[in-house]
Amino acid sequence: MPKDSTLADVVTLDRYDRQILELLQHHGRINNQELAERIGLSPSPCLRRVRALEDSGLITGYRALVDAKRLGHSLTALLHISMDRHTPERFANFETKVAALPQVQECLLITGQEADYQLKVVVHDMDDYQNLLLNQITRIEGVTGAHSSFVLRRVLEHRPVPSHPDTAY
Amino acid sequence: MPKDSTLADVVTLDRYDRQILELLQHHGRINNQELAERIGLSPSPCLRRVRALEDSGLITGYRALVDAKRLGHSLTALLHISMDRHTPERFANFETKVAALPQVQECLLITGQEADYQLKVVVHDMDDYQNLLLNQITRIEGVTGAHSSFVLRRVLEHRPVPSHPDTAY
DNA sequence: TCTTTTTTTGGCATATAATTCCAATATCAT
DNA sequence: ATGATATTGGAATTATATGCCAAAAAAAGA
Repeated sequence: MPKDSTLADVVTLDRYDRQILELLQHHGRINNQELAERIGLSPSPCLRRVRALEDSGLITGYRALVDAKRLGHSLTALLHISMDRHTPERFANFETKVAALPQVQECLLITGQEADYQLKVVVHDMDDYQNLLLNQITRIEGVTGAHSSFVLRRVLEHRPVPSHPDTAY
Repeated sequence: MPKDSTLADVVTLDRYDRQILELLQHHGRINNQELAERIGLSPSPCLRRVRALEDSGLITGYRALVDAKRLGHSLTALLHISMDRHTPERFANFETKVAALPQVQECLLITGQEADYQLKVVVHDMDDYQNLLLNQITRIEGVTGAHSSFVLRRVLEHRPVPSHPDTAY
């Protein structure tokens, strides 16, 4: 009989799995042969492990990263949104409306007296930002407040999730 | 003679390039044959375009996404940090120290009276968070304030950067 | 509009990589 | 130590990537 487990169980990983996760988080399109070589395993078990990590849901997908500025999106902003009432309907409606805006890169439901959501948005310039904010976001039902911060510089981004238990302090 | 251009020029893309960017931002590890088929081009020009997008710096890399919770990082927090003085040395030192913390997923220098930096961190639990905050982050020279928000739910994450000009409002 | 020039494509040949299978090895529990 | 279980490595096969070039398309010029 298998040990107690749920679908969302925290998995146990050995050094190979950790190395695979580490490498794929940096080089998501590395080929299996090179991945195998780098972790010190032959290609077939390496590929099996990658598939297992994908099938287990530990690896949830792969993404290409694109330079937003080169695409003409010079301005990135963090938007803190407050809602009037904290009902499921309000939230569901807000989330649907926000999901329809392509400028929204991220939407997090957060704790805090100052805001219920944090959005990360990319736009071409301040005019576009103003339009987005005034004509789209603040018009969503239930939105009572919005506070903007602008990203001056991306110091760190897309860093790998630590694949081993945090070390002691 | 080539037209005026700088390294960071905003590039012009046709529908194929846009489709490639769109698909690779969703399926970063799709193979070239399927990518070609999906955008309606044969494999060789498709691959040439992908390479061109990579070489031009528009595609800056590829990442595997991993489920932080499954790795035991149950708590994600947004940390707003204020600094005492806004000197390059202060900032450089802070950024170096923060880059050495594996729990830090993102660090943005932002505008706003309330904070200079926003960090996104992942930890196992509240105890770990407390340790990180009190023993690591607030001890960095120049840090005068820290305000925490916790991520209750990730509504939207890792969304593709729009690859065509924003539509009119 | 027609012609010339330039760019891009599609298909083929070749090189490289992924995938499957199984015997051999290593690991684990007793 | 011993048997049971899981994992590996290598070979054969299948699939994919890559480089090349003639043909098609697009752009520029007359």
